[in-house]
Amino acid sequence: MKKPPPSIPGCNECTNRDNLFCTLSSEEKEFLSEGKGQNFFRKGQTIFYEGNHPHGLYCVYQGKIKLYKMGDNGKEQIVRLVGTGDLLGYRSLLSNESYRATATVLEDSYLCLLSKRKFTELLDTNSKLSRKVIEKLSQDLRRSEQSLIDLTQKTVRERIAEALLLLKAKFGVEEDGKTLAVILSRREIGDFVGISTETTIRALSSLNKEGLIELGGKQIRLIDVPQLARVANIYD
Amino acid sequence: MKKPPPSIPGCNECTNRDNLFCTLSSEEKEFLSEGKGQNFFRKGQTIFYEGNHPHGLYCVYQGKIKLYKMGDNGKEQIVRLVGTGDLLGYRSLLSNESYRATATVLEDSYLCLLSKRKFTELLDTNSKLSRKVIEKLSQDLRRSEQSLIDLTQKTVRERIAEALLLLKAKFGVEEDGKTLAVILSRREIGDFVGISTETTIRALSSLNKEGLIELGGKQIRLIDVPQLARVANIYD
DNA sequence: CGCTTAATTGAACATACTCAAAATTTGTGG
DNA sequence: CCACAAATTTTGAGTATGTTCAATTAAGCG
Repeated sequence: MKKPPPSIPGCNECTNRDNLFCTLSSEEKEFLSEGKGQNFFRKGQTIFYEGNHPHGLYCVYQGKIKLYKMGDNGKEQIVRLVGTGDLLGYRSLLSNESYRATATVLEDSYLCLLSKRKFTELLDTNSKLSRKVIEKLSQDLRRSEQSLIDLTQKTVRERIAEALLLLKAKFGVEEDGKTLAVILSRREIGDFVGISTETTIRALSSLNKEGLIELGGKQIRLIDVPQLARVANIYD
Repeated sequence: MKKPPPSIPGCNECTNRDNLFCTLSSEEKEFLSEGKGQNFFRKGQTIFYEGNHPHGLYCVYQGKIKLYKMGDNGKEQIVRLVGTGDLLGYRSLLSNESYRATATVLEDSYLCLLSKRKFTELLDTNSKLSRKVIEKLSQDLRRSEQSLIDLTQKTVRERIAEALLLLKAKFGVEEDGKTLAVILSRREIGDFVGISTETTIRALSSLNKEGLIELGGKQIRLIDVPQLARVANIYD
């Protein structure tokens, strides 16, 4: 067991920037903040399952989460990774559907649960907010369509290299500037790029042998980022 | 050469329903309609290319269009199919980016080009419209994420069966109730499901031999839809 | 420290791709 | 309407890439 949950501040005091809510006025933030739920999840816990209905909108105060779908054969496909400051569950909420993916916590996380009613109310009255939402969805859509190409047309090696760079961009690195700041199992990395665990391992150890990365347990250090980028993009 | 382009009516007289604009008032439709461009494209012509900047929002008065991305190896991946009544190019417009896909016409099509300024203006003033846009993007995103799973986890056979059903749902069938109302080349079908042309052909002729479909030139007749659905979903 | 889970390796196998060649279809102009 | 050229479809054979399954080693946890 680790540190106890800290208390999460109100939305007005929240230090996470750059999210949808940064354009809200103090009053609006107050309004949204009021009565919000605060949740602590330990690594491995599931926030919601595919098929559940959204109660509200999750906002990640701090943490890392994977959002994945189950294939018919039981294999998982990670469709999005979610980090500090990100929102979670907005797609289903906005289209009034049940969740189409499962959200599981990658490391201990603190989430706020904002009221669905309040959020949609704000959406109706604040055109800047809805504008932001539209932009966010558009970006997600672009990314998803890009993944679509990557998954069908790139080799395992390319996809793994790309995934490592994506993980760096998304979650950053430790103080050494090289070690990825997320811990994913080999299976999870495979689920992310759509390949089997064994193939993932082989691709990683090949990059390791070539000196582009270093593996130490579950830690992955990106040694030669430019070369990784080249591997990720270019065909043999 | 075929029929000459008919004149396209104003948005108020447009018979296409169910699109984003169905909630607009007559005045708003008038506003949007005013000064819109009207374009006719022949089969094979390209409406815009990946990298171009959106001038406005395309609305398909009548026609069929494929939206595809180019992989690094030059292979295409169809990311969306667009038909009568659908909008085209909204994702890029809404996120203020250049087009991330190329739009090419599958059969002679009539498109309206709505002013970007007018559209965004309406978006800011009409919360019902932005709500609709949000729902549409959410649905697109869900579909895209589903494709992601399908492409990585389903076999060629399953994907082909699914694609045929998708094509039926999207573009419908001829009067016989069986013949798909779109003509796609084998390569295009492959580009849609992310497999090579040859493999596409083999999968189709296998379904043909089993009596689930009938092939006649580029025409495809769906004979046993329930069985196709079973093929599309279930693993061996 | 012992146990459970995850990572790794090897080998056989399957699926889909590539390349080349043949057959068909489609488009065009007379 | 026909003939020809071009494009597309189809087929076969060999190959590559990644999967699966089983066995081994290493790591994480109480």
